[in-house]
Amino acid sequence: MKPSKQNVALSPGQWAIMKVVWESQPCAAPAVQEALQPTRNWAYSTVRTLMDRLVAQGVLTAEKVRHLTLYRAAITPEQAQRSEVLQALKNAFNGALTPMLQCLLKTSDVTPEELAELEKLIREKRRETKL
Amino acid sequence: MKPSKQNVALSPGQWAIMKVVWESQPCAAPAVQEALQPTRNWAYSTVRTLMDRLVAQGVLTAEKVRHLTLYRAAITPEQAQRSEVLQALKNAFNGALTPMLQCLLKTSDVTPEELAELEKLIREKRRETKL
DNA sequence: TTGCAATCTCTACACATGTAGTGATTATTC
DNA sequence: GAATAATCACTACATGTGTAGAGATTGCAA
Repeated sequence: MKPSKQNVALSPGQWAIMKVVWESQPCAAPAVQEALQPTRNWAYSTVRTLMDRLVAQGVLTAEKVRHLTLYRAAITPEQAQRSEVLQALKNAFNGALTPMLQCLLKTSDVTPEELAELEKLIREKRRETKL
Repeated sequence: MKPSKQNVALSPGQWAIMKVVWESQPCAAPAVQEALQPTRNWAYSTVRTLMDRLVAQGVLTAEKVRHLTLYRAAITPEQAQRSEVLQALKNAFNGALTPMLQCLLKTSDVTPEELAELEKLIREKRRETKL
């Protein structure tokens, strides 16, 4: 039994799968395929292969119930997001937070509401840090 | 001649190469290899292969001067960073900025100085947005 | 019980990436 | 000009990822 990893690096295809699983676990491959039909229209065997590979990597777990294989996520969305962010941070910004934030703010359209929310986040963070 | 792409997705190895090139372009493969010696200790042929593949993808350009091949970046660091960030944003957060920021703040240790800087960034952004 | 529908298993192929060896070519120096 | 150093080109192999077909198995329904 592979331990569930902390250092996952999911590919776009894998992200697509995981999002479905997180929303409806435990779930079987055919259901996942169906859910992904609109976006990627993958054959069943494609989905199945991807999922089995995720099991091999310790990102999903598989349990056989009679003929059926039920999959569950072995990591939380938060863990996966964290990995993704850390990876970008390390690869592209040498781990430096501020430049990344700067890039993020410059890059995407931020609504005033979001800006306000961000300020709130920062204030909270500051309060925590002070303790 | 491949056009330089806007939608690059650099792998960690490719990032390593590109960082060196940005710093000392135009440069030849042996120099890049040497510069990377401490971190990755790749053989010359490894570095060379990676660089030629980057040329094939339009991320680097190569120019032959006699026997020597000089490489230059076809994209700026900013473009590459932008791609990386956007990719993470899209993959892991469905494009939603605030959750990503939240994750970023939660995930990494932020110094009070950085917090202050971030607030400044946001204030600036707000000023821009108002115009 | 026979047949269709759902599901599974196995295998395969192309392309990307990490990694490098080997032999050829060019330039330099004695 | 012959030996040496620097550089290159070509080829190769393993692993990961995107993608899927073909055939086997199971379960329900008539």
